Amino acid sequence: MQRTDIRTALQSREFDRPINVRGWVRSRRGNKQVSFIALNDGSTIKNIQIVADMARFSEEQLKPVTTGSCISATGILVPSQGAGQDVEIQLTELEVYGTADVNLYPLQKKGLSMEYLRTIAHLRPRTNTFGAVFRLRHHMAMAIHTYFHEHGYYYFHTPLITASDAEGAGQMFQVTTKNLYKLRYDEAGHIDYSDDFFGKMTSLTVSGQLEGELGALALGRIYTFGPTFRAENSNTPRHLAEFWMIEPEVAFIDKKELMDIEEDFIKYCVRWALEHCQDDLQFLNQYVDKGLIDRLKSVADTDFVRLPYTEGIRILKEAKDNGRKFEFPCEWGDDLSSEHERYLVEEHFRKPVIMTDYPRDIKAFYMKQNEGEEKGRETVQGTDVLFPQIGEIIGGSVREESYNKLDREIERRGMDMSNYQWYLDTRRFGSAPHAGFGLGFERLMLFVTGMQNIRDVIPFPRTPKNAEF
RNA sequence: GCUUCCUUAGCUCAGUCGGUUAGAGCAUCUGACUGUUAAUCAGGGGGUCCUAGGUUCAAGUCCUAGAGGGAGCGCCA
Repeated sequence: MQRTDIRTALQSREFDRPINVRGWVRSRRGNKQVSFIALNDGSTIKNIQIVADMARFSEEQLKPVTTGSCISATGILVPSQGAGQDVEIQLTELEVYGTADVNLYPLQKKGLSMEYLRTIAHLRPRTNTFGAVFRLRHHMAMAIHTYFHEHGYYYFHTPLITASDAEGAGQMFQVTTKNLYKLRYDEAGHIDYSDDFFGKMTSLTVSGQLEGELGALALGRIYTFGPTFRAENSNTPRHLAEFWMIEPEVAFIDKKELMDIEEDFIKYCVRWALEHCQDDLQFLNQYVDKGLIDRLKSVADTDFVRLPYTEGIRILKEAKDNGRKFEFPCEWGDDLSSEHERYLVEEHFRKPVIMTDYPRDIKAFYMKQNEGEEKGRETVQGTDVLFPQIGEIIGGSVREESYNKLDREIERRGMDMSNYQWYLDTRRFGSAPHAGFGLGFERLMLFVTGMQNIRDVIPFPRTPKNAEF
């Protein structure tokens, strides 16, 4: 008999007909007369109740049906006699696909910590929480592709292996086929890569942005959506060594249009979750984060604050003058630390903030320079989106399109751009105003799920000292 | 990388000032129960107190080192 998804079965009202469902047993309880099996197949967070009349099934037959086992259950769909569910299946035929030894199966019906579940990441997708998180993860990916597709963007694939380093966006993982115990060195003591696979030093990408700009300056609007790698020794609930990033890049837009896109895009994703993932969000709202759904609704409906850096510094100083204590100083020119960002987002404005026009020296070389500023107070057109709890969810900027300004900035910073002639060529041939941003997919997931640790919104997290599974 | 906290039964955790045989809930096993909803009720079994040293008449408890994990900070998305 053909399998019906539990999600479909639960919505069906075609009573008194045979139906077959297959899935993993969450629990079995009952007495000598009747046994209740809660079955889940991942199609929805909800379980379907299978009722076994013990007049038809022996205790022996039901013995392998334990928490974690996998079964195929055929029976008659009927309205439920009990409270708690509308429909249930009266079991007529049972097949056990795989047993799960109750003394060894690590998942229990209650009380498992996120830290413990991380140590069994191969089994945690079978829990309610991670089922909900990973279904939401799929929906967020679909929302992202749909948003860009509907707005005329092309999905542009940038390389994962690269010889450039996107201007120090982070420490990089090297890629080599060389035997690391038998490296050749040149006269200066540097590793000789000439006989390595690519004939030069290569690494895993820390950003697809520079290549993304090449796409935007040909196709008009592009976005990337792929894995990104940072070899930083970051031990926080907001960092991964391998994470997914979305990087749209758009020709012919200015700073205001860029901010409009950033805000519109995030709201679209949040609304998508509210529309498509109600059951999972309700579960997370109940067991993980009581304020989740309210917060999602409020972000979907509120205008983000747009705050120039200089104004942000003024607000922070004012707070300090009024007695608010900060651990770190915040003079004009300093990079804001998390406590400053959190003050602005969580205490002062109490809503997402797009911070703009940062001091030139704390931002990347490619950001567009503002005109006519006092010496020592030069700013660039960055547009970072700061969220409560999560911090920087988007890092964006208008890109400097003037060849001369970009060239001078590279020289001023003493950067070696021999690997980036191709990038400068975009400014030499048919340069155009353009802008873009990078959104950390897992940080969006943190916000949308209410989970506390980024390691719990990706199936198999990679962090310092952990590449298990 | 820095700071700090944690590690006791399969899981979640308690364990007082260093003092008798290390406890609870859940899970598991046995029994009871005619429809349960994290079922309930009664009973049984279950321990390398993270590891290695040290202090002490006596260490789960104090000290040192190590391992693993969490949080805060830095770096960033």
